[in-house]
Amino acid sequence: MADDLPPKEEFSDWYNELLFQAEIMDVRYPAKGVYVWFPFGYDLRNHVYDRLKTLHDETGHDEVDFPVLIPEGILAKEGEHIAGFEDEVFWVTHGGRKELDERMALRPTSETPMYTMFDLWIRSHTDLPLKVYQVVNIWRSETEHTRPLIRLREITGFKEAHTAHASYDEAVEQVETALSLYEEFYDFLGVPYVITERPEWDKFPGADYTYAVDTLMPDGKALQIGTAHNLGQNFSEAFEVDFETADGDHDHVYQTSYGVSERCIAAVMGVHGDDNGLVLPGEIAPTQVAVVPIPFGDDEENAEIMETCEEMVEELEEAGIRAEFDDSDDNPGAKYYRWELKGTPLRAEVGPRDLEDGSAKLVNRLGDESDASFDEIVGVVQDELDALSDEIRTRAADDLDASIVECTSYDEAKEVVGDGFALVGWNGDEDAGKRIEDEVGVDMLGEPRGYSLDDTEINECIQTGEDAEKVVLLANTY
RNA sequence: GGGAAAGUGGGGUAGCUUGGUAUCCUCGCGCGUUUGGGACGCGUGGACCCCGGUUCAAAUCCGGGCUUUCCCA
Repeated sequence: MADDLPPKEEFSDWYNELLFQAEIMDVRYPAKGVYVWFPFGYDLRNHVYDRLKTLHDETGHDEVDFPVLIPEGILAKEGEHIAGFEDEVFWVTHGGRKELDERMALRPTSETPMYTMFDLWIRSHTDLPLKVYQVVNIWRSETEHTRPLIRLREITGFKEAHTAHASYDEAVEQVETALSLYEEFYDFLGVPYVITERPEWDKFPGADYTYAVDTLMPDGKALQIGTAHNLGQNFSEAFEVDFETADGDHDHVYQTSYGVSERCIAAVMGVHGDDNGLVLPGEIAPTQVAVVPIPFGDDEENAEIMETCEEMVEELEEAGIRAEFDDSDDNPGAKYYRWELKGTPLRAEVGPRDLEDGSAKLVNRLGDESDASFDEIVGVVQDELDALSDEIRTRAADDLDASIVECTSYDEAKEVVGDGFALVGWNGDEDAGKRIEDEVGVDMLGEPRGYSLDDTEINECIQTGEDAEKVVLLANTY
């Protein structure tokens, strides 16, 4: 027996073991909060990020790459921003043995270096809107307990987009565009989400307002998997990013920024995975079909089986399907377990019986079987991949829907946040809001899109008993 | 922010109280027999987190560090 995976109910153990056993990340690098991507994990990551990048490319964003080092003077230009990050910035203080004249930060995020250059790039309204993005590593000195993909000191896959516009309305609209881009991205991954406007005390340092995308992990905690900020003119004033308007006046640009990190991979693991390992939609699975020979015949028959497998893989690959022929020495059963651990959507078995029938036995990651005649293998595989993606997508969406529960008392809310989101009434007052967080012992995510007071049975603020201004989600968070 | 536990071959562990030859499972490699849900035989490879202290002798005792995991705020 190979190493057993703990059951998914023991989420922490399951998660850590799965990262290692499925060869996503190696956590054995000897420094806190920094981890190593295995080849398989990086392959998975690339399929996910290819889609994310394409979505940006298709919506008018240009890809750029800014330096990881930020001179202190630049990082400190916007007051709220530096105040929000100064406790977790890593500093480079020396070049060799010589102390630097000005220390430099390892970027915790790239607003400040980018807007330094925006000042040079933007002169006229014809330069607007400017929309760029990059996928880079960023650094934050997390003191709390770090976790691969989720809470890191080096975030290796930070997709950050930054835009500049000629009017506030355009910036507002851009935030909406960003959110629908993230909706499309997470729909693609089959990861269900709620979008909320973060309360005033939890918005991005330097933003006018912040929207966040959250999903629910199996341990009942919300995982923030995307944010979008309207920065207004807060940064453009500090960085003097101004432009000449169409009628000859001057104005500071209106800005937005929005980001997604490798937490999106953690979400895929947590949302879809099961006791046997990863469950991946075909769109992102490094291997979409594993072809497993069952050499259980005589020599001549076995040779034919191997040949059939090879031809099948070749045919699938020609059709653009990522297929792999598993001709390793293990028994078929051992191969099944390994491919399931890695979330492979489909496997095709070819043995004596199948040769006789002229078809392969297809088994999807959820255990559903079907037959595919050798003649029609490509079409059937394509259909089965699509069907599986639909199925796990629907399953996940239903789970999330079921986990959002209206609550009108603290007792109810406390019980609900053990494994989901509590939806409660709030009068909109900050003191009352923080009090709600303390009483339930959770974070207020904010008002969720798609829910309004009128659609609920909720009328009163859970804290004050006054008329509620809005409904908000409460949850334990990562 | 506060507390607890733990670091032994690639992975999981026994040994530590009472200092002296490091256990078992898994894994890797070679050869052979196997193969419809985690095969078997034979051979073989591989470890005491780091620094310092005590001692004839340290995986074991003491101090410091690093790392990890868990719990509470």
